[in-house]
Amino acid sequence: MTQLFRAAKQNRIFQDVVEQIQEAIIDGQLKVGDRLPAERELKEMLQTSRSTLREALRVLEQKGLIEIKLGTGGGAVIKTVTSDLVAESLDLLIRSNQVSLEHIAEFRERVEGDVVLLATARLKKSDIDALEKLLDNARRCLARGAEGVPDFLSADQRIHQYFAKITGNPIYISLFKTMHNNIRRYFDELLFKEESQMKENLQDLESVVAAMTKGDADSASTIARNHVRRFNEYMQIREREKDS
Amino acid sequence: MTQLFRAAKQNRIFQDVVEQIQEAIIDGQLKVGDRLPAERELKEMLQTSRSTLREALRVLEQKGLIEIKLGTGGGAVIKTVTSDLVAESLDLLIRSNQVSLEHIAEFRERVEGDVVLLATARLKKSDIDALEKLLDNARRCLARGAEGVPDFLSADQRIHQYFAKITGNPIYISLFKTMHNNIRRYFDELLFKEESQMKENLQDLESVVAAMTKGDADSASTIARNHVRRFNEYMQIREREKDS
DNA sequence: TATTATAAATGGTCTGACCATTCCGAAAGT
DNA sequence: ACTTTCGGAATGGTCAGACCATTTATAATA
Repeated sequence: MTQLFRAAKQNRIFQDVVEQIQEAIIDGQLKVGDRLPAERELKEMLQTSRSTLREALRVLEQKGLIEIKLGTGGGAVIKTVTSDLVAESLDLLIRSNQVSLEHIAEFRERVEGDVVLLATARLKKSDIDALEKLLDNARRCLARGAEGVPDFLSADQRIHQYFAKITGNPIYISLFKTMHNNIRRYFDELLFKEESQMKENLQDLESVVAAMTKGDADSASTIARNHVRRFNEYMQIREREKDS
Repeated sequence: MTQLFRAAKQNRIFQDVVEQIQEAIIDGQLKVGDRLPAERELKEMLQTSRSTLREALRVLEQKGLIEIKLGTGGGAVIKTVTSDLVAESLDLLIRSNQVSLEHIAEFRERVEGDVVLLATARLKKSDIDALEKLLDNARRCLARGAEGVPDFLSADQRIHQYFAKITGNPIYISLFKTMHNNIRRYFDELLFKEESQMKENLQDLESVVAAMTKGDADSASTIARNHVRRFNEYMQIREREKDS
């Protein structure tokens, strides 16, 4: 830790601090789980003030590079870089550009098919078990009737996101996270409460998982796409109803 | 996960400030180009200290929501949300080895096929003209031999991004933008310089555009996918060569 | 009229203090 | 011994006030 940091200088000092620490992380000098020195110590190393250092820490935290804990033995710990920030920034893009439901729908329909296709090829025994568990959970929510609706939707969402997880591709994982979060937002207004719709939804998912288990990627993909399309059409109908 | 619970860490005042301002932006109370009050004024409105407020501003700045200028008449100005942050976070993922070449490749291959399929269905006369112009440009770069390589790659990139533009779907548009920027940066060293490769590349694009013009969406999509796949395989070979 | 100096507004940095949370060990009780 | 309780120390979070650096507008000056 002695030679890690040099004195900070730049127009904006905190930016220089951010870059130094970020480089140290990317270069591997700081590894996941490592703890940065305490603020009062680190500010000495960087020959800067605590406020400036803290502004740098806020940026690094927002970038998802560190996590900060309180109390004795707390401090800034190097975090595993996840796709969360990609998801969050995509989310911001979607929300501020006012991407329409149709845009999300047409994108999701295609990408969902792609993901199921890939997932089927990479399905492991443990994945099948996990999916069955998730389906069971969804069934139980459904059995609870109207009261179980919010939980059913969460269960549904988890299943879709598990498809992405099976692919092992972080791009799909973060996309799904974002997409479903945004869909959920629409849901809050357009929420369907009809048990028949939910039942149909569950049956689709069961069919997809069944086809995946059989290794029938094409069927799984087609069912998934149709499932999403039907879902989207329903949402759009509800949206038009609401507008009128 | 993200949608179910939010960290109950409302202890942190600056986080609350971030949320307030972010909400105001997303809700449209603050529009692009609007200027936030000066720090010394804003801190009074929020009944907080300047340091806390500034930590919040650092976060908002990092999120790409505001831009800060110095001097009289300076301050925090609401920014148009762009895909820059998505690109930056993707870049972080890539550089920390969370996203591999294969991940990008397999995603791009599929999404490129989807986009060409959609674009063919929505192709207008003006788009055909624009594509022909872009192809002409690419041809001219190719004719210049080795010296024209960087320009050819830019032309290639523009053609791909034009496909996304034709779909009219901002999700595809921003996705292509960040994807191709990242690919470009990621493989700057590996990019092929052989004229034969470039010629093959151009021929692929010409075939895609030809099929699109004929309205043959399936052919266009298939050619596009194969084109991307071949490109990716070539890149992966080059990467292995470089490693050894 | 054009140039230059001055002042004011605003973000950037620094200092030093105090609060809030957490953890660990010492003291107290059993 | 063992457990419980409590206080102190480490650490992040917040605050107030000062001064510096940059930029722009305006007034003074050639």
